[in-house]
Amino acid sequence: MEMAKTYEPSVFEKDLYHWWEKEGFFTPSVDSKKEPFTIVIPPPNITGQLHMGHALDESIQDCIIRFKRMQGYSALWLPGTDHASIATEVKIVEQLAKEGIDKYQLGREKFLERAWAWKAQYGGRIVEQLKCLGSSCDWSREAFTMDERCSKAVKHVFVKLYNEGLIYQGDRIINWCPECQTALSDAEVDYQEQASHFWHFKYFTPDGKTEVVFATTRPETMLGDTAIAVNPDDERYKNLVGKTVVVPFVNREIPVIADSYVEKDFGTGVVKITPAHDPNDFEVGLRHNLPVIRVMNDDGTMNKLAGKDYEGLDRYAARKKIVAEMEKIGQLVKIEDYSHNVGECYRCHTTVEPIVSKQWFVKMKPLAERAIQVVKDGEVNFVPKRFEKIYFNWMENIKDWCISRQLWWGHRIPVWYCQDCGEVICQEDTPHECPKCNSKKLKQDDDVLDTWFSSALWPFSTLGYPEETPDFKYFFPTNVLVTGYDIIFFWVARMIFSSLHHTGKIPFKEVLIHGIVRDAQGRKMSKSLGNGIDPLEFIDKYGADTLRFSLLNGVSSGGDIRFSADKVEGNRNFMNKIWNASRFVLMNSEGKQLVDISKCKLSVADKWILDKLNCVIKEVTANLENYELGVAANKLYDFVWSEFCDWYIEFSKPVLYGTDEEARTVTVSVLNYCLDKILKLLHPFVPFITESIYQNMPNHERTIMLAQYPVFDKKSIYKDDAETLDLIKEIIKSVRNARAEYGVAPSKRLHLYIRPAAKQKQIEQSSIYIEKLAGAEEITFVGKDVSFEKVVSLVSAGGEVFIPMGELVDKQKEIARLEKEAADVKSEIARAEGKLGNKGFVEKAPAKLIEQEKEKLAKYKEMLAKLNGRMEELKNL
RNA sequence: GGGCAAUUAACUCAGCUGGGAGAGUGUCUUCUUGACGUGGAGAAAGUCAGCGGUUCGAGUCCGUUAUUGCCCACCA
Repeated sequence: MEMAKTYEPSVFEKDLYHWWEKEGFFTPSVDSKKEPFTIVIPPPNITGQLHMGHALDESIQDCIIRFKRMQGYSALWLPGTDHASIATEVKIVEQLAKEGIDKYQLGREKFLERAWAWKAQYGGRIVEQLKCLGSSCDWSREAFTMDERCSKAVKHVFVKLYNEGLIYQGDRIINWCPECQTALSDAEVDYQEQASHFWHFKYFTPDGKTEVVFATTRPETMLGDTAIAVNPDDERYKNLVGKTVVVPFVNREIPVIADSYVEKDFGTGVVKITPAHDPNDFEVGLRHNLPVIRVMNDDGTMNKLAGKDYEGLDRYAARKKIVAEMEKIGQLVKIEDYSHNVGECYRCHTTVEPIVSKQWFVKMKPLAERAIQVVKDGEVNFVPKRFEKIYFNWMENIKDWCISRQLWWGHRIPVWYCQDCGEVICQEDTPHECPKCNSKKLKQDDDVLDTWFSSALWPFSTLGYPEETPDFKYFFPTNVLVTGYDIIFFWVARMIFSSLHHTGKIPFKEVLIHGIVRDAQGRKMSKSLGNGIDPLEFIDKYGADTLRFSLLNGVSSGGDIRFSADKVEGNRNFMNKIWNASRFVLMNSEGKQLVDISKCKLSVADKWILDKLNCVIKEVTANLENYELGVAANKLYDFVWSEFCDWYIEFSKPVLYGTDEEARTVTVSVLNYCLDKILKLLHPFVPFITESIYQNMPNHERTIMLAQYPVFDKKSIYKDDAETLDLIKEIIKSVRNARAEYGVAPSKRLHLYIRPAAKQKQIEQSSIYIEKLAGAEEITFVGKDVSFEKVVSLVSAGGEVFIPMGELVDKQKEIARLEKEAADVKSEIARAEGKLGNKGFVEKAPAKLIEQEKEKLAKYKEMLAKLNGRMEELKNL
């Protein structure tokens, strides 16, 4: 098949993907003869559209899984999606609002119908988008957090924890989102600095004789105050403790208490205590047995307990009114400007309200212990390691996890209440009657679970847990989890403790953390900034391979990456380079019978490229095994472009365009050999272009996807000849350099006189390379005793080259040039001599290093002697 | 308040366990040789943030300062 002249990815990417999928290449089998390698995808939300963050995450995973597959593992990349309870519900509520429908009017059942319909319509969208990237996921095992299998695991785990006493229900301070009208976990609250005020108020003792001044940032909560607190050691207020003060408007008499929570030096040293609306106050309230008076409704308005002047007012309106009224009655002391952090809902960005509420919690302390231990023991490794600290910090200070949500879309809590006797029934299947009183009047808990509750089970629920399925037994624990640092708490930590507790095993051996994709200026890509790049549009324009390579080339674990147009162009050009180099090889292979290169006489250049190839195989394999994808991509880029294309292909041309048939066959064979390895090395990074070209190769296997990844040959048998060619390269480079410096047209053929520094015989045999690549019409190898007059003389590590240039040579200019070169060499000599003259170095440095340094010194001294000699000759002319 | 990272060429970043400063982009010169002008060849360009220490030797290890970014905590 003829290859097109330019690289046009849109022509083949889609077809190849369909073919791979249809052939079942993505689907591994449970095969006891093979070792498994498993990755579970961080399930994208069904509300999601593919963005650059996904593209990065998926590219990394696909690169790893393709590498492992080619290494012969039974490699499973298990895909799926997340129902994303709150995020999806928010979307559907919005959609309903556009139709003028209220969620509560619609009712739970109808609402869920809408949600499922929504899932059916949009849930598959992101999956299709993943395919555009080339993700080699096993779609036959695709999961969804609310499918039957995952739901079963969720119920099983809930009941298990409940029976173990690790899930409990209680009235606690939780973060409440008045917009979404649900509780949130601590992790779901984002803090933003906001400019606000610090209101100083005063309360009086009932007799009106004594006042106490305090400051607050939330005046409206004073209606729920049940105490005033001071520090026990605060002399200023000692005589106040035990007295009472009156909360205006509600006319409640509340005690002044002493608690060490209060800091003497902050504000006035007096704190109003509102147990129902502040986590710290709640704790103080418990210690002092204070009443808990909740003055707010779920929607953020004030309730009856706030008094009839405030009932029904929005919290901010109430705040305004309180301040005004306090001023009126002379109890407003002053207002300071104050900037502080305010928590907001991570989904709708409404300011959350700490509120006392009855919720379900997971007891974290017992679960956290082992989760910390496995990371400490290195059973689970974070890459890079520094993220372990973040993990420990969180795990060690963890509070109980609020898991109930007042939402409808999600896993409904498997708890039923008997309407007659009040029995609480927690079980996996829906009960038909109360086990205690046989009543049939049972009502299921209205709440659903935190979306992260099901995500926490993902690595094992998707593989069949709690059943001991063949997949679960074979593919679990998984090998590596790839994700961004932004969800370590939400997800990674919870998977670790969940897996340990429920399966008794770690969920994965390694956690590969990456950063986020930023724009060219280093800004986060966001909708509001409008600086996001749509990966799909991008793929249309440049192809998936360019996108993948742009994300992978230069990615370092844990770091953010910048995505700039420049970089992209460069990588697209690289694809084009691969394409055209391949075209060159294939065009020259037409009609040729390839030979086994291990059995024929190879040229110096052949051996050189094979040696370099062998080195790059070793390094890239090691990098990939250590998940250093960015480094590996970079090395391949360099090898393919600089060594294979710029040098080897050029070396091959004199042979290919020559007349020696046998040599041509060998060179074509080496070209094919290298290209085959190059495509395989690159395949995990850029699957489409490599497969597309591979299918045009002579003697190719069915698919490159399942071909063996190149293996390093320890023998390195071509080292010596490779060194010869390095000398030749030096000679060529020095001639090219001189041509540019003297402005000699490339078309001008030169007569070169060469005195190689070493390996003269081998270099003479390979003079054809110098001839072609340095533009020589004739080459004469000379010995030591020859001297020249009107020449430019070049001294390099490869040896000396003399170029007669007739009148072109300006004597003074040439001397000046040689001076400059001599200066460089002299500084090298000075460096080496300094080192070798240093007693400490000679005594303590490794012998090998000293030897190398001596060799360098000798080499430079020789070069300097040549340069000096040449300058003498010129001066005497 | 606590923690983490970054600081290397004009720009974006590599530089693994200490042993002669690298790449890409951009800039400048130059080249229509039969893979590729999305290309080839060549060049200029860096007190490796500052200071101190360890070492025969520090971009690399330690301490410290500065600047920037991020995370956690949330004293009302």
